[in-house]
Amino acid sequence: MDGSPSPSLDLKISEEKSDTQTTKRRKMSEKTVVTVKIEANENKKHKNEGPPSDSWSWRKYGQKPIKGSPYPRGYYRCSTSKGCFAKKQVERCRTDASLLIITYTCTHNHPNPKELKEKIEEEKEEEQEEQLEIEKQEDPKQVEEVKEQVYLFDEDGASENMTCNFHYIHSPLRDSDHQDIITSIKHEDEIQFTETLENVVFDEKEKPLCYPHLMTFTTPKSEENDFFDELGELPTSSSFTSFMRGNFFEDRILIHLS
DNA sequence: CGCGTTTGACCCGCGC
DNA sequence: GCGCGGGTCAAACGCG
Repeated sequence: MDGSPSPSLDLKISEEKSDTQTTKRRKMSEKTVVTVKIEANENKKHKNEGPPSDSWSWRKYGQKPIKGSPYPRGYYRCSTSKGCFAKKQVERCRTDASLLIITYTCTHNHPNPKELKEKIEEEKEEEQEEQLEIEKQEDPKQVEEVKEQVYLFDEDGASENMTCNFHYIHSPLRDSDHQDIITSIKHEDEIQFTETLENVVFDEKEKPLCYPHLMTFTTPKSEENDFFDELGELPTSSSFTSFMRGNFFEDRILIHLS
């Protein structure tokens, strides 16, 4: 529809201040708009328009038909935290059904639960290494074995054996934390989904993603795709989800529709 | 039973 | 002031 010949996802993000001078109360709230271009979606049988799922959980509280658009707009509210005012609207572009427009309003007043998990995981890895250092002084031979398993954990988070290895290497003192770690392991589906992202191609001409603050979000690992974990048909990019996580609280994003 | 979705009604900003 | 349209509420319903 937009003339894009490649069957690739075309995610476009740009930034613009919303003119609050001429707007009234209702329009004053900060908005973060993201468009996601989805192609080859017709074969997907389930919820093409389902609630985009990021690391927060959203609860749908309304849906309205939009004048001039054949597609309704869904209204979602953050249900991760009770006092959180974060909202988002999900609608399809009236001219291009493959274009999903997600408008985020307000900010989360609580940390990203998934991010927290990742942080905890990182901290634990660090602690493990520290403990290895300590144990190394006591039993160098055993430590070598354990160290190898730690390496497996880092390299192949999806390995089922890793869970066992993890238990093995995990300090008994932290036994109550096992579940957190284990549940943070990415499922095979997620891994595959991550791989599909290699096909993601950004529009090099418009390079809206070149905004430094958008590009500098740290996305150290392959954890970047959870935003669309449940959507599946809404693949996205690392920079995009990084943005969603990292800069969510500050910036407004205005999208230039192609 | 708890949580999420659906959906009609209601509220309110905005343009005329 | 009135009507339109977008946004929200809340009861009913569904699902795991």
